[in-house]
Amino acid sequence: MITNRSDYILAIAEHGNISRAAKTLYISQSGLNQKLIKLEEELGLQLFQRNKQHLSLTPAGKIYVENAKKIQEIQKVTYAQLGELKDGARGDIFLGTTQAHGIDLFTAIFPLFHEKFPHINLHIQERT
Amino acid sequence: MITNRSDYILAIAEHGNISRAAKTLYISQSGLNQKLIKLEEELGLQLFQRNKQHLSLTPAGKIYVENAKKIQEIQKVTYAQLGELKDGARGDIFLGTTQAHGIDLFTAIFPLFHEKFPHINLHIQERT
DNA sequence: TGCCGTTACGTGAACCGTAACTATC
DNA sequence: GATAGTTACGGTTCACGTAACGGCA
Repeated sequence: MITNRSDYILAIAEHGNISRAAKTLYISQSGLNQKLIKLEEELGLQLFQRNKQHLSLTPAGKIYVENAKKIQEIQKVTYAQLGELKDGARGDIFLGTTQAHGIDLFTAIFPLFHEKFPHINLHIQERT
Repeated sequence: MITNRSDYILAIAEHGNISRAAKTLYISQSGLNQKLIKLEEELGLQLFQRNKQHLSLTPAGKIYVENAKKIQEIQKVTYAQLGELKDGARGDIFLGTTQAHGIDLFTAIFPLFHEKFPHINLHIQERT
């Protein structure tokens, strides 16, 4: 799972609590806090209102979270698409040729093929 | 302008050339190249086909670029929204009060106010 | 030779953890 | 005292630039 900045903020927003969010992300609460502060500084806007009991989203925070969710969704779809593509480039392919020089062709192309699709095993089967 | 990984890849795709893309991004071609290679390693997929003359998108690259554009658009909108919000918290506010102790109220609240909205200048005008 | 991608290498910055401080319950 | 956020400090990792190399017009 690839986590990025948006995920951290979404986790905080979800829990309304840096400490608990940090636990779910398997990072220190200090580190997560630093991330939040740094992002707010970069944006020049507070994303969370620090209350006594918990953190609540500011208007800016709501905008950020709303869009972060959209981005997260797109990323999810993207990785799914790429994952399929990667799995597709994995497996075995059996080739049959009736011509003797088919093997020559194969041996000429194989290095290039293997370079591009290292996870596909090509099997040549000559039939006389 | 905040640039992220997606922007780098989009620039390469646009120019079909790392060197030129690097110039438009004001970074070294070496650094941009390193970014691309690292991303491809993380994904486990090549995004660009290295041809003699130029770089062209692989199927995986096309998927990535397509989604990167969507994300870029969302980010653009997000920053625009946040920018408006930030500008809204900037300017001058003139307050008038007819009661003498209005000033006391003001002086009590002002520090908190200024902490949250440092870019708004509050002007108090007492009328007798 | 010039332009391209790639790699080696070093340095400055960024990340992020532990620990300590403060405030609230 | 328990739990919260914040800050200090430090070590490690990472980013990214310069320089050098190899392939191709």
